[in-house]
Amino acid sequence: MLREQIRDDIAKEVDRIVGKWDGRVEVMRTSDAKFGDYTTNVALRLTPFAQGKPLEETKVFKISGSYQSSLEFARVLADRLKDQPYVEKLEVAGPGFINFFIKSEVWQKEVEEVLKKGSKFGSNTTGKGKKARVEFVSANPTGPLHFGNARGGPIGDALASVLEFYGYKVIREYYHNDVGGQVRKLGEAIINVSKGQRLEDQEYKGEYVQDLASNISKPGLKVNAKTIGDKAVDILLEEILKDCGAMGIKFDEIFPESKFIESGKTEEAIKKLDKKGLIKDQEGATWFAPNDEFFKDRETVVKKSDGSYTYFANDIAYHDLKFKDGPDLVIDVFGANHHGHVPRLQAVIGALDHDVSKFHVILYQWVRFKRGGELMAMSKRSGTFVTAREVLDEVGKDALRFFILMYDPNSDIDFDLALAIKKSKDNPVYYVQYAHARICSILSKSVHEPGLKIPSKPGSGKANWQLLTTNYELELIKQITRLPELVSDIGASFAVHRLTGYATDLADSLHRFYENCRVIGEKEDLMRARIGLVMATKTALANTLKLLGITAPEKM
RNA sequence: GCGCCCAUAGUUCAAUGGACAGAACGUUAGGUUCCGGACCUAGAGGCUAGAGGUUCGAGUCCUCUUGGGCGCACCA
Repeated sequence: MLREQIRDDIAKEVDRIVGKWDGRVEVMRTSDAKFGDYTTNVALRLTPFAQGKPLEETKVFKISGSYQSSLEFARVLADRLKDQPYVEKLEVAGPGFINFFIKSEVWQKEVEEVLKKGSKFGSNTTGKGKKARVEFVSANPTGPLHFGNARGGPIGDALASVLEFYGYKVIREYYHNDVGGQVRKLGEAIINVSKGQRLEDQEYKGEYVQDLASNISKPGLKVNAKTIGDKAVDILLEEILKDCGAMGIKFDEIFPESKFIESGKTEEAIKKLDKKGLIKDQEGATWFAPNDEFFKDRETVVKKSDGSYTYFANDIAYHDLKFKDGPDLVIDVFGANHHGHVPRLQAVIGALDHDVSKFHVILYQWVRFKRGGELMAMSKRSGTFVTAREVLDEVGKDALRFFILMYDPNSDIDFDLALAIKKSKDNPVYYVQYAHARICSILSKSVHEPGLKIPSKPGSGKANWQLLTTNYELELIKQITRLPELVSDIGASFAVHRLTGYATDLADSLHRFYENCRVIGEKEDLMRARIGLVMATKTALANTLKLLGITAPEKM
């Protein structure tokens, strides 16, 4: 990757000038073409030169004794880098940025690289041989999957895909909370309703309770709340997984909470903690009590005084299992209402001698929904929620996934279904998909050009890429080549929502290219090069959409 | 009371501490007898909720204020 090449070259020169520097050299794309293609702020980083501070306090001065400012240091550094083969010119600008203008021919050659890599373009091998686990959705099975829980679906799924592109072997997993009072309560509600009680008087008031009542609770049959609840929860899990499937999500493994109790894994995990002296008995119950300042007043019950295990206890066993086969990365995607749970999990993972630094939690904020301009919290108990299925039926998988993945998980979503349906045609996903369809149209037409062989396989196309000289073409190449950089960044930051922005940028560049550069009908050399460029764009776009789990249509 | 998250164009969202805060939609004015007009070009639109602070440099970090969401169970 060119960016890494530049980074290495800068780092080498920096080391030569100031001796070993342990800071990270940052090379990034510029915000404006007038700043070139890449920029580095390393000179600013290396000379924390503050006005009013004596020169002697600056790092570079200490080392070399000669540079007085970031600007001056940048000039010296730039002078040593200006002869790199990919450099067209270097500029030192502002307070001390070094701006890299890359030779056109370097960009032009990239097209061939993209075609060669094909469906692998954008991927890297950083995580090669490493294992990652991503748990997401894990919705409470006491009701249908609502749009709030559903948010974790595309986030977790797309993240898993990116990690695969990053080289990891990834397991997508789902935790099924089929245990506890909630299941019995759901069973009670179902039984009550089937006996003719009013829905709105029940603990769970959603209409699905009515449906479940007519499905499983036959009058006259001997029933208890637990068995009915169990049955209901199984049905609901099936429905939830079906909804996930409709969103394009498939799990590799489902872990029912009950299995951890039945198999003795929960007991085992608690014993492990007990051996370390982190368990204590108090008021008839068993508590997780680490000797930690943080946990002083927030010790947690793992075994209730009635002898049953808490959710947390089973989660301890689950996380112990997650770390058992030595994964390199364990990610939980949770709704933000579980944030209080996170420090406890971290404490437990550490206590079980697992490497906490490999454990990451992505919290997404709750989706609130608006009805008639009024905000309501989604709640299964009160029965006020929009199901994932409803939204899916109205806007479809692609728009739904794009919509969710546009957001930083940390931001709240206020969702108005009526507005979303009305505005679904405005969803940027169509802007992106249209670009792909347009490309396919050009490519299928180009097949009919007499005397022009269109390479059917990536890599088999050769052309004189140096004919791609307009700003539209170069701009497009520069967008295409951002994908591997982005995948690399997301592999470390987990910020999957950046992919949607990238997809829009790339589509934008394609549309502008299309308006200004003809492909079919140009002289053969140029046509061939432009077809290659269009194919490379298709590759980048299709790979991006695949990571997002969104279809790349040939026609719209 | 304690803790976590959020506040950015009319709207929906972006912006690893970097340069003049960007897109899309909407809006105003234009565009291709030619590869798909679900497109393109140009314009208007912002004290980044408010006040301090740190920094060469703050939407981003720190403190406080305001307004919202969420969590602090022998629930899951």
